This record gives sequence, C-alpha cells and structure tokens, in this order.
Amino acid sequence: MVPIARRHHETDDMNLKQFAELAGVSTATASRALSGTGRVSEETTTRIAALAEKLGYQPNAIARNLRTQRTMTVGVLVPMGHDALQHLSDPFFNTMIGFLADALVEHGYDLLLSRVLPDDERWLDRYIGTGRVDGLLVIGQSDQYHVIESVARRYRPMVVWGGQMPGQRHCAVGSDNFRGGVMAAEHLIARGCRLLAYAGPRQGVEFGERLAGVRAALAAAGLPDPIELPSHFEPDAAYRDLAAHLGNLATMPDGIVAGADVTAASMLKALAEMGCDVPGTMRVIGYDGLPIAGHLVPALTTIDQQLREGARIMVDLLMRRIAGEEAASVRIEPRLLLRQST
Amino acid sequence: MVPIARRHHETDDMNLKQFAELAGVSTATASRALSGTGRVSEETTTRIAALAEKLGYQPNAIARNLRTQRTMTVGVLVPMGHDALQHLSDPFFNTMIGFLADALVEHGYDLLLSRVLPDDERWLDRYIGTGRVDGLLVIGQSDQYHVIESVARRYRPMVVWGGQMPGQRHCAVGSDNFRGGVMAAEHLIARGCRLLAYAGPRQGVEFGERLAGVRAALAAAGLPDPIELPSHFEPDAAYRDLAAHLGNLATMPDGIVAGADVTAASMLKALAEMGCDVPGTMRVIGYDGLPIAGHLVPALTTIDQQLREGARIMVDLLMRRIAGEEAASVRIEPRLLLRQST
DNA sequence: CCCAACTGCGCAATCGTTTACTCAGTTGTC
DNA sequence: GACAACTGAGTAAACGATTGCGCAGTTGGG
Repeated sequence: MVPIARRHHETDDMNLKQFAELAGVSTATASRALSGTGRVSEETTTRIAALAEKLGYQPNAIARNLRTQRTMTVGVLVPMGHDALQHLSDPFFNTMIGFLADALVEHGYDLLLSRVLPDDERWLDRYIGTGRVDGLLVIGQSDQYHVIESVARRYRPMVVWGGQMPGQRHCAVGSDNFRGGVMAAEHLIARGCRLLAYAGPRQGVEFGERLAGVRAALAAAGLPDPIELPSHFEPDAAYRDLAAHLGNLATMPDGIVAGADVTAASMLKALAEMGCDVPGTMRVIGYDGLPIAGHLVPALTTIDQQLREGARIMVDLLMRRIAGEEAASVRIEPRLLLRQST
Repeated sequence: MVPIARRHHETDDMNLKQFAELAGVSTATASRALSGTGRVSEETTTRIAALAEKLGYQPNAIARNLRTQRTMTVGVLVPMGHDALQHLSDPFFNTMIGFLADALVEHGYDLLLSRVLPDDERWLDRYIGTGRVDGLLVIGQSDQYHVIESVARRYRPMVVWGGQMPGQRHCAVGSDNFRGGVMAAEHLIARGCRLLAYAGPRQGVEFGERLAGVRAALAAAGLPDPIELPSHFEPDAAYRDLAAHLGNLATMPDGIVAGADVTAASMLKALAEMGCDVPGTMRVIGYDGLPIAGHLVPALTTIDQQLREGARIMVDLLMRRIAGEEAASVRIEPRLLLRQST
C-alpha cells in the first residue's frame, strides 16, 4: 500500500514499535517502562529511559489520547454573542485566562482556546461532541444561560464563572455581585457621597446584580436611586458613551460606581478630559480588581473579585468533576480594595 | 474482554460504526458523506447529514487527528525564564494572544496554551515531539534565542515574534525596534526635550535595540546620551524601581522614552505621585501600542508596533509553512501614535 | 515435592477515524 | 456486441499508542 499523506514536518518520526525494536523489547514493555506503570524491572526501565532520552523519542500524544480516552486538555470558552474572540483582548478575559492557565498547568493540563460561535442552541454540544477536551471552563454566562444549563444536565465536567440563580444546575464560581454592589455604594456613602451614578453595560446577569446591590444600599441609607449611565463593553465605545452621558447630565452625581474596572478606566478618562478632579470633586469605584487597575491615575479603588483565587477554585472543582466526584458551586466574597480614586 | 477504563463523561457515546449501521451504510460512506469528500451520491449525503444532525453525532476529533496526522491546532508559547505562565497576565502577552486567537480562528485552527519550562536545552524539542500541534507560534525570543535557532533547523512550521539578527535561521515577525527607538527620541526632541531618559527592562534583544535607537537619534541631534532607568518587567516591581530612580536623580530629564507601554504606565503613576505634570513638565512616550494605553491619564503617546497586524502576519506565514511552502521573516514598520502624554 | 504466588515480559485487541483499493452495476463509444 | 469509463458504495489496512491476559521462570511455604 502506498503511504498515505503524512505529517508534513517532523523532528523525529519514530514510533513506539521502532523504538521498542531498537531497545530490544516489545512495545508493551517499552510503553510501560516509559510511563512508569505496570511491572517492569528496575534495570529495563532505566535502560529504556536512557535510550529514549538519547534518541529523543517521545510517545505520540494523539495516539495516547485516543487509546486512553483522555486528552489532558481543558477547553476555555468565552461565549459573548457573535464576536466572541474579539473580546479576548478585553483585560478581564485576558486576566482570567492567564490565571486559569496558571492553575491548569499545576494540574498538568493544557488550555485550548477554541472557536465557538453561539449562533444556535447547539454550539456547546458541538464543542463537547468532538471529544477534544476532558473538561470545560466557561467564562461568563452572558446570554447563554439556558444553553449552559441544558448542557449541564448531561455533561458533568464543566465549571462556569458566573452567578448562581436559585435552582441552577450547573456548577458556577463567582463573586456575590449583589453584595459587591452594596459594598461599593456603602463605601461611597461613607465617603460622603449623596448622589450616585452607576456606569456599565446593561447586558449580563452579573451587572444587573451589581446595580441591584447599589440600589439596595442607597435605599437603606435613605438616598435617591442611582443615575444610570449605560455603556458598551468595548473600551473605546464605552468611553464615547460615558463622555456623552456626562455632557448631558442635568445634575452631576458626586460618586460613580462602575460595573467593571475597564468601565471605570473609561470613566476616569472622560472625567479627566472634563477637568473634573478625582477624587476631589467626584469619587469613582470600579469592579473586578484587575491588576492593571492599580496603575491607573488616580489608582482605582475597586471591588476585588479575587480572580486569581477564583480561577484556582474553578480549576479545583473541575478536576474533581473530571474525576467523577461531585462539586458544588462556590460563591466568592468580594473585598474592598482601597486606593486613591475615592 | 472486559471494557477498559473509558472516558468518564460523554454526551453521546456513539462512534462512526454505530452511526453508519443506523444509517444503513458502511463506515466509509458515512465518513465520506460527513466530510464531503469522495464520491457519494447527493441523496445519500443529505440523508446522512440529516441523521447526524438529528442524533447529534459528531466524529471523534482525536481519532481523526491520529488518522490524518493533523490536529488543526497551533501551540502558542511564551518562553520567559522559569515562571513563563506567570507572565501570561502581562498585558502585552494577553493582547498578543488575543490577536493571535482571532487570526488563527479565521483559518480554522485552535490555540493551545501549554506548559513549557525552559529549564534545559530541549524544552522545545519535547514540546514538538509529542505531535499535539501542527505548528508553533513563539512570542518573544527572550534568552532562548539559540534554542529556537537550533530547533528551526529541523522544524519548519514555527514563527516567532521578535527581531531578526543577521544570519538568523528562524522565521520572525517583529517591528524594527531600532527605528522605533529613533522615532520615539526624535519625537521628544521635536517637542523641545533636551535631556532624555530611557526607562525599561534590561534583558531582551528588543529593548536593547530600542535603547540603541534612542541613543542614535540623540547623537544625531548633538544631544547627550539618555539617562538609563532600568526596571523590572512586572508592573508592581517596575513601579517601585522607577519611583526609586526618580527620587535619586541628580538632574531631572525633560522627556522619557519607556521601553514598553506597561513601563510607561508605571512611570506615569510614579510621576503623578511626585506631582510632576505630564506633558507640562515631563513628556512620556511608550512603546507597543496596546489598546489600553489610550485609556491612561493622560492618554499615552506611543510607538505602535501594530500588534493586530503583526499577529495576522505571523499566522499567515505559519499557514504557509504548515502547507510546506517557504515563508521569510517580515519586519513591521513602527508608527508614532500621537496622544496626550507628549 | 507440589502447588501457589509472584515477576518480568510479550501477544494481540482496542481506541474511532480516514482512505487506498476493489467491485458490481450502469452508461457511452466505436 | 465488446470494451472502456464512470458511479456509488463496501472492505480492510492503517494511524500510534495502552493494557488485559497469558506464559515461562523463579521463589516460597507446607
């Protein structure tokens, strides 16, 4: 039979059979010696290991994956409407992905960033169906809550960054957004603010809860509802939104809760260009606790979601679920990260 | 034979054989119908496609990969000393990875972020040897130049973000760092600066070339060499470095070239806390052109490396190399991105 | 001395696809 | 009417590993 089209490039095209032959043992023994599993004599093991090192032989991962039915790879998805991957440049996702990568690596797993277009109801099924990953980490429920929920019924090894609704089936890790909203508002009130604004995107459960928290804290303090300054997610658009809002306001607030640190950054920029002093005339608090927030001018006070810790928890839960154990959702306590903008 | 350990979780555990049986055809025909390759009648093709949709059957990607010897996956590596993945939270890498993901997705490739510890000379060989990826994108040559160079001799499908040295074997895409340094310095000089400082990390070829460019431009203008303010890469450490430097300076410069936008951000913060007005008393220019730089206060003037474009080029070159064609290095022309900090 | 237990290793099945080759039936051409 | 060309579909051999089971040789206990 004529050889079929082969890999185009190879550093060393040796397979286990050839290697075993060179080593003078069977493929079974070679495999066991290299993986350190099964009964192989000490001597044979070291001899084979040395030969592998010398020849630069490494077992093919794909074949191993097929046989063992494990890929040691975890998929990371960011389901955000049509242009999902565009948003990978968003600092929040970036940061999250970085932290997840750190945590996954510690468990020996790789991280696969894939194309997913939430165009129909079955995008998640299609992604899982190909069997390329051992588990799934989803960053944000976005508007795909019901899809995630329905998949979670049959597919266990999945952990989602996001909120927990009553009766929710899928495993989620996320900060208590309502509580965070309360904390942000309370902080501004304690600083003497009497009229707050909430700036941020409208879509997404998280943002709704944060706003609700702000509202609740204001009500509890006997203060008026917040002015709402809706904005896009994408920084440039958000900046334009916010600058326009600020120009149109009848009465200026004396404190602003931003739905996210990136929104707060856009807000700081718009305020600076209006000549509005922060925190003198206006106090601004963000939400997320991204590392970069500490490097804005003025350094941003923010509600810290403890993303690094959150990523670690997500991965831990996922490992448990991959192992077949149960693992319940975890709610992270938000913390006030006090800096100069308030 | 007792079934061996199987995948723990499966949404639908059907294989081609079972599916074909249900469809009343051979596995060959089913496979061909689903992949749209080979001679299958129009009628059979649509019938099988419909059945697959109905049953939610999808061919196993791992098996396909093994058979076709292609994974449709590209590895992305960031070789940076021991704590490689720690640096994934760095805005530069984040941004780059986001852009690369965008570009790869357009070609139908996935992106694999993996553990690589450049602990010995063979880390790259080991990574390639397992055959999990069709190609490799390396972000930054760092101190692994010779390793990359030696691997490039045998392994073709690899493209590196970084500089081009004379006689270099591996394919690199990167901006002309010397030229960028010249541009940055010339801009500050045109703005009236007479004593410049260069702030940035010491390691890395890129930074050395940028500094050399600054030096050359100053020399050409008959101005003194730049004051050097070395700093760490990591933002918090960089901030401390720079604040300390500024406190110790005998004579203050009137313009600063930062080796990277993140360094410029730290610098802006340190200057703001000294009460130094930018751009009034001190002009600051960054390097990279990260989206976030436009959202600093004041918005950062910077040398734009055109990372989005660069990522697209890297992926294009890689696709060509995967296809077995030749593809030479590309040098990107840096551009001045004029904003408020100068 | 016998039988069981253990050790070290090899045989061959298996994971789930793709695809070269084969083959029967149909059509077209001289 | 013979023969070539084409169509549509099936058979079975890969791809490169892991691993259940079997087997020969050794050890040990009763």
